[in-house]
This record gives sequence, C-alpha cells and structure tokens, in this order.
Amino acid sequence: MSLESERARLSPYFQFGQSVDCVVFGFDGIRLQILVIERGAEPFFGYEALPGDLVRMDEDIDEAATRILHDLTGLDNVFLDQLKTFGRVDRHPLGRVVTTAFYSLINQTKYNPRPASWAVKARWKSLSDLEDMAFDHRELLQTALDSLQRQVRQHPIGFELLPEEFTLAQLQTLYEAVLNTQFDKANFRKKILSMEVLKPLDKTQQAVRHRPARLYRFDTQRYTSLAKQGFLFEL
Amino acid sequence: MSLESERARLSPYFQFGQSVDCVVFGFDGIRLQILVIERGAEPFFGYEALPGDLVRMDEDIDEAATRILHDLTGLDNVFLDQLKTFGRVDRHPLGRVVTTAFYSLINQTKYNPRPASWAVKARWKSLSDLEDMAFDHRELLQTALDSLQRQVRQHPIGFELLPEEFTLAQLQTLYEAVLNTQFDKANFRKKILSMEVLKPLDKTQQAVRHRPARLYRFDTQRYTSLAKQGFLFEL
DNA sequence: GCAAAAGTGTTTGATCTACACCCATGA
DNA sequence: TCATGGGTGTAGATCAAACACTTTTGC
Repeated sequence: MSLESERARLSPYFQFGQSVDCVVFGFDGIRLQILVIERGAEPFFGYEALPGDLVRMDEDIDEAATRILHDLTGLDNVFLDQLKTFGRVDRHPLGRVVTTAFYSLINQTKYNPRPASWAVKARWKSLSDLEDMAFDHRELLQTALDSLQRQVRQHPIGFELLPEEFTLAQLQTLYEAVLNTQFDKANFRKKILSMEVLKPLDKTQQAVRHRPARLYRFDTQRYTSLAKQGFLFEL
Repeated sequence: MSLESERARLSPYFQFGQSVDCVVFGFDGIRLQILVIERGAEPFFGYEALPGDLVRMDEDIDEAATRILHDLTGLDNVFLDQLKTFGRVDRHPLGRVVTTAFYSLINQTKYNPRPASWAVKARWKSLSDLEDMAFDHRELLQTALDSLQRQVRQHPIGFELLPEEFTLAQLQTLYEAVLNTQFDKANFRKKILSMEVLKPLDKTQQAVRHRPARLYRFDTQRYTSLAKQGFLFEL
C-alpha cells in the first residue's frame, strides 16, 4: 500500500483538536496557590479555568505550552513539565479535544499576573478557595497536585516557588504546605544542609522582631555536579 | 460569542490525528524484553515498531490503549499506565499525529505473541537486540525504560513480570535486570520479606540440581490494605 | 527582662551494608 | 562427597526521630 492510499484511508481519523493546559503553582509564604483565569469565551464562559489554549497545527506541543505560559505570565525559562494527557470523548463541548496538561512552579514574588491575550486577568487562588472549574480542569489540577507532591520530595524543585534568597524556615513552611505535614525543625535543617546544595549567604532577614534568620540561595551548579555523580535529592 | 461561532472559528485547529503506542515489557528470566511488531503498512513498512494504532473519533484514549493491547496480546486486566505524549510536528509522515505512549508489564510465561489484526507477528526482543525503529519509537522506548526504573522501586509492579509463583532469587534477578545493578542476597530477602507482601507457599522449585527454593506469591490483598494505612513499597 | 523565633546537640532506636556461614539437593 | 545455589545471623556503620537546650533579636 502506498503512502497516498494510506493517507486517504486514514483521513477520517484526523479530526482531533489538541490543547494544552498549564497548572502553575505559586507560594505566598503560607499556602500553595495556583494560577487561574476566568474564561471570556464559550464554552464555560465566566468559569474559572486553567490557562490553556488550542495547539496550532504547525506547533510542537511542548512549544505550545511554553508559548501559552509566556503569553500569560511574561516569564521565560521556567521549569515546565508534562503531566498527563486527558482524552475523554466528551470532555469538550466543541468537539473532540485531547488536552495535555503541563505544570510549572514559579516564584510569586517575581510575578504579578497581568492581563493576557484573552483580556481576562489571571489571578492566584489558594487551593481551598477554588469553586467549580471549566471542563475537567478539577481533575487535571488534582493530578498535578499528586504529581507535585511526588516530585517535590525527589527533586529540588521546591526552590522554584521561593524568592532567590530565603530562610530555612521559609523552605520548611513551603514543604509543609506542599506535602501537608509537619517537620521537626532541627531534623529538617540537618537533612537539607547535609545535602550541601544550599549556599549560605552573609545576609540575614531584615525587620523582624526576633532573631533574624540567615538567608540561603539554592546552588544550581553544585546540585548539577552532585547529580552527575549520582547524588539523589530526597525529601 | 456563541458556541456555534466559536466552533466555526476554531475548526481549522481540528485536524490532528491521535494515536496510542504501547511499550510492553516482559522478562524471560534473565533479561528485560519488549514486545515489538514489524510494520505491514506505510510509512516505515517493514520496520520494527511499538504496537500502536490511531485512536477512533469516538473512543477514549485509555480505552484505545486497552483495545490495542488486547487486540495484540489477547490479555485483559493488565497493568497499563500512561507514560507521556509525543507531539513533534514532523513525527509522522502522514500528517499531524500526536501519540500518547502507554506502558505495561506482562508475565511472559502466560503469553505467547500471536498474529494480530495487521497480520504481522508481535515478538519479544531484548533491549540490546533492537535495531532501528519506526517513527520516534526509540525515544518512547527510552522514556518508558526510565519510567519503569523509577516506578519499579516505589511500587510493587515488578511482580507483574514474573510467574504467579516465584522464588526470591527470580525476583532479585528481575530487579537486577531492570535496574541494572546487583543486590546482596541476604539484604535483598530481608528487605522484601520485611514488607510482608509476599505469601510463602508450601511448595518449592522442582527439578533443580541444588537445594530447591521456596516459592512465593505476591499478596495483593495484603498490599492493598497496607497501602491504605500509608505503607510505601520501596526498593 | 521577656517573647519569639533562630539555631544546635544528644540520645535512642531503626535500618543498611558487608560478609561469613550453614543447609538441602542432585549427581 | 562435592558443587551449587538456598537461606540465615551478626557486627558496625549510618541514618532518623524526638526533644531539650542555647542564641539573638525587638520591644
């Protein structure tokens, strides 16, 4: 069978739409948050939704994710990871749309949501404040959360959520929020410091009414070189 | 904007094909293997490929994976997990086809590959014996392998690759093959037995010219109830 | 000095590693 | 009785949890 006859035979299968949705996590210092938009078009007009869009015919899926995240946040070079693809037949009222979910962690202090191309403002929401969401976005979100909880314990991705300079207490609070647990302060510091991937700075917190904490910075170079030697970040 | 006008506006985006490819791992007692087919149609006629097919317009993606795996192997109720979606623009010569890769572990002793609908026999291949593969299937395979190595250490999925009744040495050999390492025999048994998810049988190996080993069976019920209490399978 | 959070040290028990050794079977 | 792999015990090192304690700052 020739290429051309195959193309003809298979053409009825080529009617899928492909979209990308981004679950963007942030951290306000206390609680884990995600970025949502309010939809300005049908279907689900007015509902809260994950930022996402249809992939163009001439665009890689990963590129589309980067483009959409950039359109929305203005940020480049953020950690962006593919999560899972959702393909229920009836998940989109407009036709057969398969969506691939991505997730990303960004530093909230660096980013103020700004009006995006669809003229609806993106905003941060704590997980507990979310109402109904468009499409199956609730499900995507839950999957992202599960994935984040798994990932954050094995990879040094939590740092993406913090300012570049942070205290160990902030780091601990972050981990406690993401994993929904409590850690012993002494043991947490010992563990994280023993990995030697934090660079202690000669700076401390300012304007706190107690002993100011030392600031640290994640040492990307050091981590990369350790990782090459087989070092595994854990917990 | 109405639903109808939105549908019209977006119709040029609905020309994707969606396919599913399955990476099916097996274990011959010594080496890890995967199931491949020889393609009987263009493009890539005659090449080795992962078993896969286009998803029908009225079919969920997960269902499609199950259907395809069933068509090929005759097996139902196998562990089948979504891996990742590959959407490079030029990955398929026939048009824009996005593929979602799944992986599965099956017990080779229970399954003989049989002729499938495309009249080309599926067969087992050791990883090292693979030549060029169709499409980007090499890349899918590598991703599956990485995922298997991660998964097998945290979930009791290795058992899917063994006969229902197996010896601890077989289990150890399997883990060594998958993870490409060596374990200390004494420590491996202690660890695995301390989890109490193996049911020791009153049976031993037959017809071996040394002390016969006890047979074990994975205790699914026990594992499920332990998992509910927060038990984590590890290594 | 007091409150509040930063930061450290020690004890105890669990777990991991390495390695030596015994056991059961077929030939 | 020997070869072969099955199966066990233990000493030492390493790691983790719990908790008490000291330090530094603002007020």
